[in-house]
Amino acid sequence: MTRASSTTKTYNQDCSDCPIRHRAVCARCEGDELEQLEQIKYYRSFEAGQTVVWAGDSMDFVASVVTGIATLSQTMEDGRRQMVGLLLPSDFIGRPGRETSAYDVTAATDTVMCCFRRKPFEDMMLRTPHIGQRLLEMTLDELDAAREWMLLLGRKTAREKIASLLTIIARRDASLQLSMADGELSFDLPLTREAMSEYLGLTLETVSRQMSSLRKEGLIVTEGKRHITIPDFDRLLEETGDDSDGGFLV
Amino acid sequence: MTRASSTTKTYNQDCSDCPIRHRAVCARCEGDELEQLEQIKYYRSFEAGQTVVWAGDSMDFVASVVTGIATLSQTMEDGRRQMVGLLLPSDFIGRPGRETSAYDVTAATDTVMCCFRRKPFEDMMLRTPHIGQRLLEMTLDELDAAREWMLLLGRKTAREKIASLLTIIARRDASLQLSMADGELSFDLPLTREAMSEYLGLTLETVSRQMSSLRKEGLIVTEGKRHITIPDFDRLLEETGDDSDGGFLV
DNA sequence: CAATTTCCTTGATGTAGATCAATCCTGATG
DNA sequence: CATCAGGATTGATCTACATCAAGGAAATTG
Repeated sequence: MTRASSTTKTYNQDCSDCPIRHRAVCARCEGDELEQLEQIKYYRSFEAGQTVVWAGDSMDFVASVVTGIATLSQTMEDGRRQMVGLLLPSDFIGRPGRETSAYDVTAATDTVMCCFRRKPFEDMMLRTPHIGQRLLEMTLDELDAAREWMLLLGRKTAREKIASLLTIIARRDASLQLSMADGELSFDLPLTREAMSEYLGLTLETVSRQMSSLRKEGLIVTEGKRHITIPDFDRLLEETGDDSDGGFLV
Repeated sequence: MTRASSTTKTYNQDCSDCPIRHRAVCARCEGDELEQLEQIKYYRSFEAGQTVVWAGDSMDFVASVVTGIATLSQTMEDGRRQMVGLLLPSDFIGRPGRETSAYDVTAATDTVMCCFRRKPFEDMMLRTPHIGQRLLEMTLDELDAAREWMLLLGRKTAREKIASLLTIIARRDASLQLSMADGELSFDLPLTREAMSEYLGLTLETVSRQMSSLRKEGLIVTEGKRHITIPDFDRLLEETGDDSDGGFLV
């Protein structure tokens, strides 16, 4: 369906069929500007588990996730790891004006990224205010997400953390694909138990136990290790500890 | 020395002596633009502990902290609270394009804010690209800070959390005031134990115990409840769990 | 200058989640 | 089809931090 699982690098493909257009930087670009973006753009593919860049490595591009899921993580000297970013299709990677990555960037699933060479991209930003505006919007959204995440890390119980993560993934996936019928909803979990534990600030054992517990109570149904069905989304929402206003897709 | 502890509201003061200029939105404004900012600007003062806005309340301004410290917090239904933002002088409050506050905004100390009426400010952003650019820079910095904070919340021990908070405050204060001589360094802690606990995702009892423990080990010296002296900054840094590269002010 | 209030400290005890250690799937490989 | 490897699960035990509870110090008030 898409070129998600291909591993060929492809340069300068036409942007018009590029799935990132609905949200990412080039969404409002036209004519000349699209032309310019084409010049500095190329695609890269990564397999699940592959590292894109390590924290501290130089990074001469910014990028947008096309398909798949990438993560940002920080590592402490003794190996403790915390995920600090979860990037779904259309999310932006990299910081204009920064030459090295501050985080480990990893492909959680097979992933395709649309990269823009950094220097010319920065130049273009100066000439094209709406790219900066778009970036500001996206950054503010990420900041809000980070703050939600901080509440989760600082104050939620293990069970609430798991329930929250499942609803977050379900919601974000929902806008893209996902099968759903009358409140029942299912999707493929794109993270290993270990990645989940890094997201949530838990150990993978605790993640596993809480998943089992939710399964036993019928809040989720699993098929294989990764496919999840949520029979009653609202019931799971009640386990997140969040305000239960807002309907399905807030 | 400044108007920090005054409680009078003052409108349309001259921006030229405004302490926010070194970092905040108007840093690069000139002539006309400064003129326009003057038109939509006013000062507000808050006493320590006072709430600026509650989460969900409408907020018709954006602002910059002039003096004092403000915090952003989230509250769960059952009262669990997590601080998600710590705003020092020159930091920006509010989100262009958002009509209600997503967080509780509280003055941690006596605080003066320089407010801009939101609508005209947004209009001005569209006309004046460098304001947006400035805002993007600041938002990216905040996002980095949030991610550092996530590592703290998700993976650090109580002791590491306390040490980290002390170094964060010391560092940020350092650029503004603070007395320091050969690696010794002292400052007034602008947060109650409770506020510290909300920052760190701990209880205030744990904060108190860890402070006592650092005191007993000579890593910090206290005078009264709030004044802290750090006799050897590097030794405290070692307790944070962070990479110990970078010198004093990285 | 008592009395209150606010903030902080310290102790005793409980518990959620970490740690250590087997075992179990499921799909890949020779 | 036996072996293996990389997840995932589950159990037994430990411990860091939370919770509950009782003071204590310093500022604030009548």
